Amino acid sequence: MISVNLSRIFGNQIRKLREERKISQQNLAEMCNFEKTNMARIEAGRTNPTLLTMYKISLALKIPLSELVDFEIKIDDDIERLS
Amino acid sequence: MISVNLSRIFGNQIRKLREERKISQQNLAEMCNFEKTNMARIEAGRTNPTLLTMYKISLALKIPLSELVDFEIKIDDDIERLS
DNA sequence: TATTAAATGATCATATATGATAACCAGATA
DNA sequence: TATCTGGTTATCATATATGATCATTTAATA
Repeated sequence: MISVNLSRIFGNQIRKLREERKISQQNLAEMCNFEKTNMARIEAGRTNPTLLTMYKISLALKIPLSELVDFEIKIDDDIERLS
Repeated sequence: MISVNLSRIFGNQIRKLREERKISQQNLAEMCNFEKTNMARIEAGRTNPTLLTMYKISLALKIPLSELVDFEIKIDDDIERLS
């Protein structure tokens, strides 16, 4: 079993940062050199992205990777769902 | 082509934090609920870990995920190697 | 010497991330 | 109506992360 909510929280973080910059999924995907469908999957939390994918997004958003993953994870959200 | 050095930098970060805590690869792997061989691969930078894997390690090391990925990435190290 | 622990590496199977393509939906606008 | 943009989902192929097991190496120690 995978942690659906962790991916979802991460996806929400990407979406928030992307919308703040007023760019489309498609634009962000292009900046990252991957498919817009992949970006949709990531934002929807339907995939468990790799370090490289996260790093590409941080470059596109012009923030450090540490900021990209700087979000709160509540116990109820996630802990018990780890495989 | 994958970013070998990004994974290696991440692996070095894990190793540094693990050794500071004076725990073995095996111990850390057990705390993360995965195989010690997987931990060896991660520390050696021979794999491109997923968000969930990184999150499990951050829980085991008792630090936020954002701290786990708080390392410097130099241009020469990595940028031009992105696929 | 033997023995133990820690780290590493090889290999195979399985699960899944991503690439790639296609289709669809909603909203805006001509 | 048609057309465009942005977002979403489905599907398939390929690459690879991880699980699992086994073996090897190195260092420490008896």
